[in-house]
Order: sequence, then structure tokens, then C-alpha cells
Amino acid sequence: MKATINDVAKHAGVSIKTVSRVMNNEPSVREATKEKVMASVVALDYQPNLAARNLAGTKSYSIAFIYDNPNAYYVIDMQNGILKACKAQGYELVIHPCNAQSKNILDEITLMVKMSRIAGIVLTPPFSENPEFVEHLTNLDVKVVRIMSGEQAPDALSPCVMVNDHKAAFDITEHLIELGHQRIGFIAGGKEHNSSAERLNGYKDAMKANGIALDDKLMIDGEYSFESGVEGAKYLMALDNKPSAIFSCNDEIAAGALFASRLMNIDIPNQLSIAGFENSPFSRQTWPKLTTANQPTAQIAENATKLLISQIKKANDGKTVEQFTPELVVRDSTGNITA
Amino acid sequence: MKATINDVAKHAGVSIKTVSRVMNNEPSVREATKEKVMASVVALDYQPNLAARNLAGTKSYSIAFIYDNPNAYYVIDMQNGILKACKAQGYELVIHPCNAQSKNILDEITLMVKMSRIAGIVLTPPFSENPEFVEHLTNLDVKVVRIMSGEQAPDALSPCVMVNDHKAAFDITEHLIELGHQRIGFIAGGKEHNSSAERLNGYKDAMKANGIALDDKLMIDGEYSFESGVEGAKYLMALDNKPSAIFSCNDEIAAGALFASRLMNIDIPNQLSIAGFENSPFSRQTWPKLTTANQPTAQIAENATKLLISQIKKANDGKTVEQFTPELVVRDSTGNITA
DNA sequence: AGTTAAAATGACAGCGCTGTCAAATTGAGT
DNA sequence: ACTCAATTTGACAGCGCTGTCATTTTAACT
Repeated sequence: MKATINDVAKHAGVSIKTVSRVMNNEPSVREATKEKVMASVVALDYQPNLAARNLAGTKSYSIAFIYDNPNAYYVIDMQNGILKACKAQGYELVIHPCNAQSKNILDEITLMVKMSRIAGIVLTPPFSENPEFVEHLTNLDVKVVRIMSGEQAPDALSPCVMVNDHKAAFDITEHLIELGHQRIGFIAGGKEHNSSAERLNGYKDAMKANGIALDDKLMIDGEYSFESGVEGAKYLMALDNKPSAIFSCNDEIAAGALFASRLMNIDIPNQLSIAGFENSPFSRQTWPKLTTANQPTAQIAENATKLLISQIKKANDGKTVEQFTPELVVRDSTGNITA
Repeated sequence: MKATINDVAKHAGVSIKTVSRVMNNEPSVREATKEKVMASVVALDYQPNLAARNLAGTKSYSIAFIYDNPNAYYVIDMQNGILKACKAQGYELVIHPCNAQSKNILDEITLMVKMSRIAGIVLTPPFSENPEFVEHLTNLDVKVVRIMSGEQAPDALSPCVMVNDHKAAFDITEHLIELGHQRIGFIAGGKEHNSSAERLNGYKDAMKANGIALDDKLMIDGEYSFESGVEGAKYLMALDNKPSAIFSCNDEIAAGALFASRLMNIDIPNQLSIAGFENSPFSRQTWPKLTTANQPTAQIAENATKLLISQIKKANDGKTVEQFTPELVVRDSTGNITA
């Protein structure tokens, strides 16, 4: 039914070992031979059998995606992107949902890596932002790629795909400023999230860049949750000198802020502008629809996985860091100041 | 490092073939031998190597989850449930996101089944509700389990896990009736979804059971989308004899109805009660929070996968149909009628 | 042409398991 | 105790590939 390495070898008139060499990009194969083999590979639509590879070799062709993220849309997008890259390169994806809080999470992952003979792992926050975690993994015989918030990689432990939350937050804040807002509140995500700190910095820098003084009262702590948005907005709008706009650290917080505004009979966006971050599906389903920042999650995941695979293959062309900047999406929850 | 079949054989003092027999529940193994082997298996923490099994045997140990569902939370929950059952039984999960609309979807799936040597497939709507699709697959050498809406399996083509949307919709409708509502609108999901038809029937039966005449004007077509909820609510509330409650076929529609109500300055739940269905995370993030119906998706998926695996192993104990009924979750979007 | 090291290729074992088939064991019937 | 069929067990090949190491080919020198 399916072509095996023997078929290809016969077709190309070489030994199976040579076919194996070509398939694995090993050195010491004459260019002419390589072409001959590749032609047969194409002709027979040959795909190496993963099971046999795994069994015979010391190498592994499995990539793991570890996740613990309450945002299902993010996870699905990530997964689709990773899968695309895996398929293209003949790797297998092992998904591993788990609890980042769990005390023995490291042992759990270590076991999984050994049992399933994992060659590489795609790490997203919160895992990617835990230095000990990353270091432990790199000490294992497994490659890692990290997707995280920031402008440059924190270290050289692994390739990284950096999401420039700083710049995106800067853009959102400037959008608000251009709308005439001067007093802009900021509701943060959890302290344990790099992204929250990055977004806060983007906000601060945009304020400064536009000559607006920062007011500590306007920048409040929070969590990446709806409830946090509710409380944050209530607090901010109870201030003597209340803001005319609120930049929420993600869409969920923004949805909470929207909710609270309604309770307080505050009209959005006429009395208050609210911006979110993430462009989650429900940001289009709030009323009014949220202004937010969109990041191409699937694309990020695909690129990260490519980086990981080239690292595994040691075919790395030197590029180990990539950057993405989420883009401003203006919708109905932000508007001109009307006071 | 990891124990192999040889280690177990040596430890138990039998041949590897006997160990293999025990591991695969093959007949013709004396009870005493089986126990001896199992003891060694436990002692050495032996787990058969999937790659070797796949390579050597004609059987397969891979289960595929095919999905095309805009609801990421549903997909993730399903996936987690399937994964749990797979792990417990030594199966591998292959996920396959795809487009159900695509013209050559059947060829695509067929190819995947052959290439990845898939033993069984977990089907969810819309795939599970497409008879030709299911029949085509069962004609292939692959087992199937369907998760679908209804009270009993439509045929004996495969085991099924039925979600009793009828009963759940009945319950929601009665909840509305108990609140004093008599004129209750219904916004349907797409015609192509069984679940929508089931929910509509549940609604109708509850109305009848409570002696309330059905009014065609109050039951309108729609899609499982936010926009559909917006339009549906606008239409219903423009009626001469408008409803005091709206049962939306899912949370997204309900969120749209909520949105429209706000545009029309209708107070929820004082002037209008709105119920959703699904208990998606954002049903808690609307304002007010949605009354809805919750279904244990991960549990459903796990049970379905168990059913599938027992089918694959031909260890089926006769049970091929299971039922789940989503449960009413009362929150803030429904309330007493207040003329 | 003759030598030699380097580069390219191939022969073959074996990864951990299952399928086939033959061998050994059992136990029922004499 | 002895046969014979049924039951239980084991020996061994081979799934498709990679790793090791031996062999052949190439090219760069005398």
C-alpha cells in the first residue's frame, strides 16, 4: 500500500541506507545521488514511517505541546499552528494538558518526555516564563522553544518567539491619547505574567512619549479575569479625578470593566472608553464591541515550531529569535473624549 | 531505562510471546500464567512500546479526533476527555483539525486514517450527524464513536453517546414557565444542527405539557451566532404581541439577544428574560450572567472514547449507547415576570 | 600509473513488538 | 498407564527504519 524505504531504494537504485541518509539530511551523500533519491521519493510519494523511525533510531520525532491556559481559543490556535509545522516536517504532536500549579509538575513533564521520547517542547506562558522550569528541561535531553512576552530573549537557553506586548500596548495607549484622553486608567493582569508587565510598560512609555504625567492611582493591580475588570473599573470610576479611558490588560478584564460600567450607568464609549487586549472571540460579542490588539497566534506557533525543529535537526541557520507585534484593532468601545 | 517485553518475560519466567498474549488479552493463557505475568508487569512498571506495537502488528493503537467546531472551549474539553481515556488504555491521540465544508473532506480523512493507521475515530457534530460520512468511515477498516444530540442512536452503525438536548431544553423552558412566562420566544441554531432541532422540540413539548399554545411567530430560525441573536431578538421584540422571555439555542445567540436588548433599552431580566444553552465560559461574562444548560463535555468525551476502545478491542460488553442530560444553570438573565 | 587518505556507499544487525506455526503440556477417554 | 485431541506455550521471522562498521569509489597527490 504505502511505499517503504525499500521501494525507494529499489526505484533509485541505491541501498536503503543511502535513502535513509538523504531523508535525514546526513552529510556524505553526493549531490547527484541525493537528487536521484529525492526524485524517487517524490515519484513514490514516500513518507518515512514514524513508528519504525522511533523504534530503530535513537532520535525522536515527537514534539510535545504542554499547556495550562484557561483561554481555550489561544490553546486551539497554538495547537493548530504547531500541528501545521509538525505535519510539514514529519513530526508527531503529543499534547499534554496539565496543571502548572501542581507541585510535582516537573517530575510529571520529565516522565512524559522520557516515556514518549520527546525531542522538543513548545512552551507558552506560564511555563515559558519560569526560568527554573526551562533550565531543568534544557538539562534533559530535549530541545525547547519558548513563546513569551518581551522584545528580546531573556537568555540563550533556547530559541524564543517574542511577542512584543510593549509595542502593542504602546499603540493602544496612543490610540486612546489620539482620541483626546489624558487620564487613562490601566488594569493589570497578574504579577506572575510577563505580558502584564510588558503591557504596563508600553502604556507608561506611551504616556511619557506624549507628555502625559503618570498617576499611580490610575494604574491598578489585577488578574486576568472578568471579576478583576469589574472591581478595577469600580475602583477607578470612584476616584475623585476619574479616568476617561481604561486600558484593560486583556479582553476578559475589559469585559468585566464593561460590565461594571453598565452597573454604574456609565455609557461606553461616550462617557468612558475601554480597550482590551488579545482579540479573543468574545471581544466581538460584548456590547459595545471591544477595541483590542490582535496577535496571530497560529502563525506564532507555527514559526516557533519550525524554530524548534531546526534546532532538533541541528540544521539551525543561526536564527533563534523571532518577533511578533500584536496589531491594534479599533472597534466600538473607544471613542473621542466628550466632556 | 524503560522495561521491555524481554525484561518482563525474564522476570516472569515465560516467553515474550506469552507476555504479549497477556498484554493483548488474547485467549489461551492459563489463569495462573496470566497472574504471574501481570505481577511482573506491575513490578517492572512495564508499558508496551507503542512504536514497536504499531510497527510489528497489524493492529493500530491510534485514535483520531477530528474537529471543526468554532467553539474552542468545547474542543479543548473534548480533547482532554479523549486524552484521559487514551492514556489510561495505552492509546495515542492524533488530532486532526479540518474544514467540514471542504469538498474533499472524505478523501482527506480517508488518507489520514490510512497514513496514520488509525484504529478509531471520535466524531462530534457536524461530522457525527452526517450519515454518509459515518457510513463511509465504517466501511473503512476503522471503528467510530459518535457524540450527538438525541435520545437514542439513529442507527447501529457505531456506538453513540447521546446528549439529551430535548430534556435539557424542556427543563429550561419549564424554568421560564415557572417564572411566570407564557409568551416565550425561541431562536434556533442552524437547520443543519441536530441539537437545534432537539432543543426546539424540548421547548415545544414543555410548552404543551404546561398547556401553553405554541405560536409560530415566536419560534424563529437562526444560526449559532451572535449576530443571529441580535436579529432574532430585534425581530421578536418588534412583534405586536411580544414575548416576555427568549430561549436562545446557545449562549452565543443569547449574548446577541442580550446585546440587542441593550440597544433597544430593554432591561434584562426585568422586562425580558433570556436563557442560553451550553454554559460556555462567556455565559458568565455577559451582563447579566446567563441562565443556561451545562453539559459535562470532558466526561462525555472520556466515556465515548472508552466505548470506542472497547469496540476496537472487541471487548465490548454490549453497551454501545450512553446518555447525558445537560443540567439547568440558573443565573441572572432570567427572572419573574413583572408585567 | 601508483599510492593514499577522504568521501561515499552498502551489508547487516537489531530496536520492541506481533504473527505464524511448531512444540510441549494437559486432561479426557480408553 | 496410553492414546489423542485440545489447550497452552515458545521459537523465530520480520515490521521499516537507523546505527555501526566494512567496503568501494573518488580525487589529490607522488
